[in-house]
Amino acid sequence: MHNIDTLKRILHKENLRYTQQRQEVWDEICSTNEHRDAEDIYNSLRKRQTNVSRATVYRTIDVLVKNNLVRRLDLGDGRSRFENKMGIAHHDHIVCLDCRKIVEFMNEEIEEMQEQVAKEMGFEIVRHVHQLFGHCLDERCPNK
Amino acid sequence: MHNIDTLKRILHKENLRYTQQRQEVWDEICSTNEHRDAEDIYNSLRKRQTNVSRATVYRTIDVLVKNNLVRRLDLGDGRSRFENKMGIAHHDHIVCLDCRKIVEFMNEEIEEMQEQVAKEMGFEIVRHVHQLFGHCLDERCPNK
DNA sequence: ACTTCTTTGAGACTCAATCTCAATAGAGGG
DNA sequence: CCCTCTATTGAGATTGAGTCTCAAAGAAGT
Repeated sequence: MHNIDTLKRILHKENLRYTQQRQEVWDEICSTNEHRDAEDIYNSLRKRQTNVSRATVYRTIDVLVKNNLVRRLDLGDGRSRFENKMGIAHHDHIVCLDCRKIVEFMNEEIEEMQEQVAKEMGFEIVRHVHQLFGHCLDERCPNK
Repeated sequence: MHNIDTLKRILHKENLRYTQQRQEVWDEICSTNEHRDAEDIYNSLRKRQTNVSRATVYRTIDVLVKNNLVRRLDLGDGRSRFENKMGIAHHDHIVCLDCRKIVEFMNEEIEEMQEQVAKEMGFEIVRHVHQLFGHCLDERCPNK
């Protein structure tokens, strides 16, 4: 399975050992496209009888984030969310303040303009955070 | 002084009492345009012999943020920064990863485009976070 | 199988922020 | 000006996400 090789490749590059626990964490993160926090991932692993400690979950996620296999999302509520980034195009997020739904968006013009702005201000951008918070118009959302 | 009336007005609106401590916190926040965290503000107060407890600093800031006198800035490093927002035009931030300098920017086109994007996705935006992280070209910055 | 060095797990620890609750102090009424 | 009624304050306890510690377990090369 290509997920195994991907993981082995980056672990080798980082001079880290390939272990069952690291594979389990990576598999779990690859299993959905939700935006889950470390505790969610830890619980999902336990639910399927896979015992990986919380410390190992955090440590493995750090390696994955550092190597661009996983993206860390900070929505300002005190815990990081994570999403699989393998072969996923860049995007930013819109969050519904009522139902906490997270939707992805991407706009090439905004991306270009922010590059332009940074250049004008004398900066070379490495990464950016662009998040929109508001109310979705979904019928099933509370406050409707 | 108009800062006193501003504070009194919002405290009255919120059915809260006007106290010396709340005034001190608000004065301290108004005294600079830096982006300081709660601990910085707490320490600045102590340095000028004004004893306001940490708890009161946090509680007061919450009221000020809720009433748009102060803006909360979450740069993803685990502590909130605050800036006086009274009569300050909207802007977003660029952060230098080397010297931690924080620079403000504002681009009307980006603002409009994000409104447009949200509309297309079926959202009404309430607030947004737009932060650029990178390297500044300032000579005095480390890594140059 | 042996050795070396990394990784793991359980729980201790950190740090920003929040909560608790007894003591203090606004604010209106008399 | 004092009294009463509440809200506020401060010191320290608590929370919660995330990190650290260190002895035991486990990769990986020989």
